[in-house]
Amino acid sequence: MSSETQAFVREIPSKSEQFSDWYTAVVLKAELADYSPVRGCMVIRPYGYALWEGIQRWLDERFKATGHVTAYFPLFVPESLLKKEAEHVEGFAPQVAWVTHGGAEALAERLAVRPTSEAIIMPMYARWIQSYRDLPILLLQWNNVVRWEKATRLFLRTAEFLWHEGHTAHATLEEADRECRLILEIYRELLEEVLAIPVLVGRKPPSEKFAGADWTYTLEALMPDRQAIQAGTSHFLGQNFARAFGVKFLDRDNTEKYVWTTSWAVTTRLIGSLVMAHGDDRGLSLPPRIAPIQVVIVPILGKDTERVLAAARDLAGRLKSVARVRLDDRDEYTPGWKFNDWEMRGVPLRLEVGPRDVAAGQVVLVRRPDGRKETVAADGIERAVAAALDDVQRTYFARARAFLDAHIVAAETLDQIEDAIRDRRGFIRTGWCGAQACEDAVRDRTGASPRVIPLDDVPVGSCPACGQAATATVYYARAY
RNA sequence: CGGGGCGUAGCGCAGCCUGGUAGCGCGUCUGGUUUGGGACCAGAAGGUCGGCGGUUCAAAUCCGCCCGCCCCGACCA
Repeated sequence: MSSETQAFVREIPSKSEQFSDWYTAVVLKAELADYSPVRGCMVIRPYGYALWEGIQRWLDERFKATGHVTAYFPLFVPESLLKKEAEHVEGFAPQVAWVTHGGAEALAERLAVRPTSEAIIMPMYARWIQSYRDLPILLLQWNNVVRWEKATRLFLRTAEFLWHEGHTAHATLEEADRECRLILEIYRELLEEVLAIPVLVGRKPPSEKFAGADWTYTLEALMPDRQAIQAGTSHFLGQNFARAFGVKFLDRDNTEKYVWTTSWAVTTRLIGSLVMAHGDDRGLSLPPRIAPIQVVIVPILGKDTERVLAAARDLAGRLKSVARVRLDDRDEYTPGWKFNDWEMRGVPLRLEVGPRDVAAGQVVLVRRPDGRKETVAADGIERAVAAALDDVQRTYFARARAFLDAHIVAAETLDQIEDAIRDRRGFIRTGWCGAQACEDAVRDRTGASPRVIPLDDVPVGSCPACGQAATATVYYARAY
């Protein structure tokens, strides 16, 4: 390669040296998203949207299998409704976009563009729920929400984003909490087994819970820059919204009770996490289970073009049953160009088929994570590809798991926490007495926030701020 | 929101300091030769220099205001 060619190839900054620039370049060059004429709002391009569709398909199947149904509620929330739950409105007020006019006429009541939909869904639940026989309600919607963010980054924080929001209503506290945990487990499976991103699973401390919730469950992942990212949340809303919106039912014991509600979500931010978690200096790297294209076939044309193309088409046809496959038979690019292009787009496997291969009845199989090449027989390619896809999926998860494990460190004193955060060690595990003042002491000293208290926590040691016995284990980190 | 940087052809950039007919590489188009890690030759097209205003005979260039994006930090379910 000439130095000029290398300069041309080096359009993606170094992931280890310029992480933020690298991230932006990969999102743009892989054509996942683009900037839009609207400040703070992004365009999700087809390849990026295909990732979202993959997440949607997988989750939709799980949600349906667990008895959930999909609906749709309005984009707008009348101001009076948004204000009904005091803590809720206080939490979202700074980020709400308001509609004040319809055409030229001022509206009698302002309309919030939903930052989340509890306030427009609860009045409907009040209408629909009369009896314990009407429960549970297990609804979700796939939609967009708007939060007027001051600083934005592609996928990670935008003024408008896509998500699903689940909203369930139950007769008992226990059932509602079980729902929260069921969803949490579905999210964990999505993150770890589909996206190959290992997570810490647990509860948020009170300071970090959803505005209006009694408690919030969360999944926290660690990105390569050692910053934590919230990958999904499941909120136990108690009876807060039921009381605010008068959602009551007549129970078996013939007394009127408020319902217990939950809400939960994952967003298109997951796509940003996916990019950061697995990408490298060649660009995007996608785990096979989420990759829109799992196998790309690159025929080496020039000699025996017809025979090579026929062999490539035959391969593509046979692989359709085991993988999402793309035959790149474009004549205008050389094989080398295509190799780089598909690597930049993160396709997990590449099959090269040239005249030599056709003559020998073989193909060259190349893995994206490490560039490893092997020659495999064209007969039985289905099995080889299926096995390689599984292998690549496991490789990505094992790598990410090792990274997470290597970046969880224990600390017992404020000094240790401060040092560990400053050195970007990742998640800092420490004790906590439960006092807000002690949490604030850690925040003020380190700039980190408490991300998660593990499920089934067995607290050990003492609170680094006050020295009293710990009542919880907390993982601190800097966060997105 | 604070600090720093950037905005010139589809993309990446030079030109600005020191005002005087807007350039380079890649890409695109046409024709030909090529094709196992970003091919080559020849020809061609492509620009409100982010926007508005000011200074000047003359502004991409100097001055003011605004908009957008990036990086660092703060803030933030």
